[in-house]
Amino acid sequence: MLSAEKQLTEIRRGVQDILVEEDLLAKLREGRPLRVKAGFDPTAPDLHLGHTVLINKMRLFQELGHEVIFLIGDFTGMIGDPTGRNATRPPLTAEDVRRNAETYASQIFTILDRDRTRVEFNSTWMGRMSAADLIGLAARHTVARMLERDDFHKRYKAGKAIAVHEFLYPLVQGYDSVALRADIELGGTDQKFNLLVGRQLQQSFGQAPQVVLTMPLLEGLDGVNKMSKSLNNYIGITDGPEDMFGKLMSVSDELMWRYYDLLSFEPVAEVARLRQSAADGANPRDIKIRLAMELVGRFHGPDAAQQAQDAFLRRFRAGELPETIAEVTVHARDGRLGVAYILREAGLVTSTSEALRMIRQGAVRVDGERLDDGRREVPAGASHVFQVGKRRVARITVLG
RNA sequence: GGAGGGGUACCCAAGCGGCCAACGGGGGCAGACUGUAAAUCUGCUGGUUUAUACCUUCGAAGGUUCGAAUCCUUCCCCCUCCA
Repeated sequence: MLSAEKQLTEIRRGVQDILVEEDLLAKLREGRPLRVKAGFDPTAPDLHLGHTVLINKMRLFQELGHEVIFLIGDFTGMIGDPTGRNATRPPLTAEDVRRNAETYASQIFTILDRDRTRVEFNSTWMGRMSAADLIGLAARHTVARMLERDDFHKRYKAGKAIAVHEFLYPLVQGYDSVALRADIELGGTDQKFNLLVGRQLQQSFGQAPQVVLTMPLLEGLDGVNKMSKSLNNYIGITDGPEDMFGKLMSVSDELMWRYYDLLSFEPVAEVARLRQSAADGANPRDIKIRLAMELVGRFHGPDAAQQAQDAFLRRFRAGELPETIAEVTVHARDGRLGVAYILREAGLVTSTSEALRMIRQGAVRVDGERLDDGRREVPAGASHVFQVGKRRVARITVLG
C-alpha cells in the first residue's frame, strides 16, 4: 500500500470537496483497507458518462487497495428523491427497482474490478426496519436541519411542495453509512447534504464519521445542465461505438475540455499540452477525435473505436451515407404509397403530419435528392434510401 | 376547519364566450452556415390518405349557449394566510 500522503495526492485529483481532509489522512495512515461507499439510485437502468466520473474514482480506491462498496439504493428508490428540477419524483415500484438495479450492477464492471467490488442493496437492512425503528431514526434529525438542504430550502421558500417522505431520503441514505460502517462516501456535489447527514448519523450511533468526498457533476451534451437520462443529454456507456463517437464529436469545444478533465485518463500534463496546441491554432476537432477515441475505446475496445472514427469521417466529412443502413419494408396501397406514409410506416417520423412538415422544410431526401413534393408516390416494388434530416436514414422497400 | 389564489400543449406562461390548435419564452426538430461543431439567422414544433376540411386537446365529469380554454354545477389536485 502506498503511503497515506501519496494516496491522498491521487485521491485529490478531480474532486470537488473532501470533508474533512485531515480525517481522511488519519484514516489512510491507519494502513488498513478503508470501506468506501458510493450509493446509486436505481432510477436509470443505464449508466452514462456522468456516473463514470464517480466510478473512475471508485476504481482508484480499488487500485489503492481499499474495499469499494457499490450500494444500490433499491429501497430508497421506492421512496423517490427530489429531482434536480425541484419536482416531486414518482416512486418506482419494487419490480422497477429490482430490474433497474440488476442492469446497473452488470454495467459497472466495465470500469470496476468485479472481484474487488462489494455490491450491496439497502433494502437488506431497510426492508427489515420497523415503523418504530424508522421513527426512531427520524428522531435523530431535525426539520430545521433538513431545510438547510439547498433543494428543500428553495422549494420551501418558493412555496413548492415537499412531501414528508422526501425528508426520509437523506436519513435512509445516511443510515446506509451506519449499517455499512463506511469510512468514506463518494457522491456528486448534489449529494453533499445527504452525505453529511451520514456523518451526523454515524456519530449519533457512536461511529467515527465517514469522510465525504464529492465529485463535480458532469455537464451533459448541452453543456449547461448536468448529464441525465431525463434531460436526454447523456452518453450512455452502453451506447454503440458510432453513436458514442458521434455524440462526443457534437460536444462544444468548451465542453470538450471539461470532459478531458473529468473523463480522460490522459495525464494532466498531456491535457495541458493539448490545450496549448489548440491555443496555437490546432483544429479542436482533432483533439475532440482523440477524446472520442479514448472513451469509445474504453467501453468498446480500440478496434471498434477506430471503426467508429472511420465511419464518422466518411459520413460527416466526406458526406457519404453510413455503410450500414437499416432495411425497412412497408406495404403499398393500390400498388403505390405516398412518401409521407412511407416515412411514417418506416418509423422515420412519428406521424403523417410530421412527415409533411419535414418535407415542407426540405429535410427529406430520397436517394440523395431533396424531396419537395409531399404528394409524390412510390410504386410497389421500388426501393429507395430515405433520409430525414442528417441522422435518420433507412433503405425502404415498398412491397405490393 | 376557515379565507383566498391556482391547475392551459415537453417546460414556463398568456388568453377569460366566436378572429383559439390556442400570444410569448425555453427546450426540441429542420434549413442555411460549419468541424455532424458551438454561436448566429430562418422555419416548424396535436392528429387525420396529404386536407382555405375534419377530428381530438386547455385538471375530471356534467350543464348553459347557435358556439366554451373562457360562463354555471359537482368532484380531484396544488399553493398561501389564519386556526
